[in-house]
Amino acid sequence: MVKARLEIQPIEEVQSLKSRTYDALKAAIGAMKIYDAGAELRLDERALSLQFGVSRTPLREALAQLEQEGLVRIAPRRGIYIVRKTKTEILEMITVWAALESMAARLVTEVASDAEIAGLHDLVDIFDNAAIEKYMSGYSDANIRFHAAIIALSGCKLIAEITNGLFTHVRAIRQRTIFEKDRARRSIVDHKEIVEALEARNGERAERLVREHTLKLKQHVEQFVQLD
Amino acid sequence: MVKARLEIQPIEEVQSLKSRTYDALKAAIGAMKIYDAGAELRLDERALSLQFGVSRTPLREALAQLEQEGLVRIAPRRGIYIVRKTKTEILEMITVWAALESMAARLVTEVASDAEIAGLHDLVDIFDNAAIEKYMSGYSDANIRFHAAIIALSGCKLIAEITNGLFTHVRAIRQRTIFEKDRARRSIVDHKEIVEALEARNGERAERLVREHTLKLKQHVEQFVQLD
DNA sequence: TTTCATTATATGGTATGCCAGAAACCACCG
DNA sequence: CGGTGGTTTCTGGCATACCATATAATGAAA
Repeated sequence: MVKARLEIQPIEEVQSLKSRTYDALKAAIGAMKIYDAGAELRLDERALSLQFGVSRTPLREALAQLEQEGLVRIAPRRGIYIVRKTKTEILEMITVWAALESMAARLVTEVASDAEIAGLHDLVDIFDNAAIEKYMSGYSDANIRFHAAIIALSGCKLIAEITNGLFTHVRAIRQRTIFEKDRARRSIVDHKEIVEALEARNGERAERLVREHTLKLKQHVEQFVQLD
Repeated sequence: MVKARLEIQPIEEVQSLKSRTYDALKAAIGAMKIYDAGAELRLDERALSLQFGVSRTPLREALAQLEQEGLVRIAPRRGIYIVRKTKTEILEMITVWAALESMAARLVTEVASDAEIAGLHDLVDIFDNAAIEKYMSGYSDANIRFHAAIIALSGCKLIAEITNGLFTHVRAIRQRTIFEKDRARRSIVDHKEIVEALEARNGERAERLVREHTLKLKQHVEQFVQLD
């Protein structure tokens, strides 16, 4: 006999105003086209306080957190500004990403189950052959999910945390670079090789492939993307 | 004729109470033996406010920053606690460190000058031969400076920033592990090999050596250090 | 004596007011 | 007309009071 039991558990878990304000601000900034010329990069504490309907205290805490994350810069008595990453900083983020994801790939070969690794196929096989152009609009997402999956399978929470922090910054750039047929197609080839190495439990090779794959992005940005 | 001119320029550049409080708190926590049994891990906002002589507002901002860094945990209406890292978390930190520093080593072979690389010798040669036991008390520092130097020479600010954040956590553990003759001695051998690879501009090898060197620490901690 | 409901206290969350400094504005002087 | 010094305004830093809730303390009932 099945024992009757209470189902409810999740609890409402209301977040603090601070964290909700933080999320709202982060989303708002993420939605802005901050790299367009003439974009308004200035934020105003009191105005935001009114717009969000919260007092300045939780707002300031949220802003302080965003500042530490590098999304905004608070200049005492001068204003709060959205940070535009320089090309150098973008390149550094990609470099760090390469280092962490390649390490994650190594870990995957050590700790992930065969089933988990097999699951990566789903993120790659969709874009077989000529299907790339057709689904190109969705490739950016699939691309991101593939990399996120590797990091998740590594089981290393810290790598996930750090790359997640970087992701907010990199996304805008990534979307700018992925829509070039050759990069997408070659990217898929790389992904397939990576999956093969993971399945073969070849840590060294998987690590190297992932690193080189991401360093290609770095090189591409270095050569072709104009930011400053 | 020499033109007479005003010499003063540095300006005082007083830091905000927030950042000074942050530094003071971080130093205070770092000085605590948080891994001793029975250590007081609880912090009190109002008490600290009195001790530091600042109001709760800048103190809270400093605490929020420390929380994001993972040094403390703020439980709403329950208290603020210094975080004791679990063994798993420590291992993850070392893993991330390995990934980042090995990437830094690769970068060093690409961007550092010969003179800069040669400067690493000073941090290694001091502990030649049997001098290890004699200066062992200072080896921990030299060890740390060696790794920091590689990261600095890589020129990647982001790697420096992230590892610096990890360092606070790892230091306590590192001090516990380094005082074992064999580890120190073998560590120095590794360091010399690393310097050689850097001088030879062998990026692949330098990267691999640094990674393996740090993963040795990981393995050591995994096997011999008891935390939980 | 134990248990449970009630009350008191402690603690972090939030709102708000004041302050110092920087920028913008303006009038005055050369 | 240009520049210089003063004044106003705006902005973030800081202090403080109040609030909601978790925990501890208390006491009454069983």
